[in-house]
Amino acid sequence: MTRAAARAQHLTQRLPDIYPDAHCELDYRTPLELLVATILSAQCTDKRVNIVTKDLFARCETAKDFAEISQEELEGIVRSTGFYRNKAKNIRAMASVLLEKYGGEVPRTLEELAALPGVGRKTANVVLGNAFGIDEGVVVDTHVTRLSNRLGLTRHTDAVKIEQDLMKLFPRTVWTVLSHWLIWHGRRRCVARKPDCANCEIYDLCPTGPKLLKAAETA
DNA sequence: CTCCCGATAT
DNA sequence: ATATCAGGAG
Repeated sequence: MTRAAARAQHLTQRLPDIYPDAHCELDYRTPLELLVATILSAQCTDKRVNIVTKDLFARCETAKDFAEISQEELEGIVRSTGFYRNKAKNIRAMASVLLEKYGGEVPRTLEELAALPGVGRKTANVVLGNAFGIDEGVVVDTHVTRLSNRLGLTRHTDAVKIEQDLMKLFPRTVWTVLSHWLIWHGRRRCVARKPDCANCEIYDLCPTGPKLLKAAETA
């Protein structure tokens, strides 16, 4: 049993009590809406995405709607999320592929999802885990990357290698909720700039905690 | 590796 | 002013 494996076991036991309501914070009603919302979430807060998708999902409901809306109109709606030209282009292209290859439905495999325009492994795992309830991988975003390193669950910065390490350390049944635990903790306590180690619920499990706490006192 | 890019907290 | 926010493509 490695140190990382021991930490993973303790985290699996304690995090559900700390974050019993951990869940996807993007607003969606269908797999397609979650797919679109997740594309929009790149380098943007969920809060901002939810403001934009409220209007967007009122304007577009089906894959056909997303494929047929003009580039200009879509850019206008999603502008405040940043990267708006790429995001608008990707959403329209992605919707066209859904119509051409999948009858307007969202596919249910990692390979098919990740092959869609603007959809990588991270977005594919979000849709599989949350919209379809399939624990096929672990979502590795900016928060999971930061927390996994601070908690000593991996030494890698590459998302695929981090995901492999997490899949070895945690049972498949918690893969989806694991990302929610880490993301919730990353947003509320273990934030990037100024982590709140003094009030951290899992400080005793964190190999980086003492270092970060000392740095905070010095500053 | 760079580029895409607005909103927000520090 | 600058780092950061549920990344992905070239």
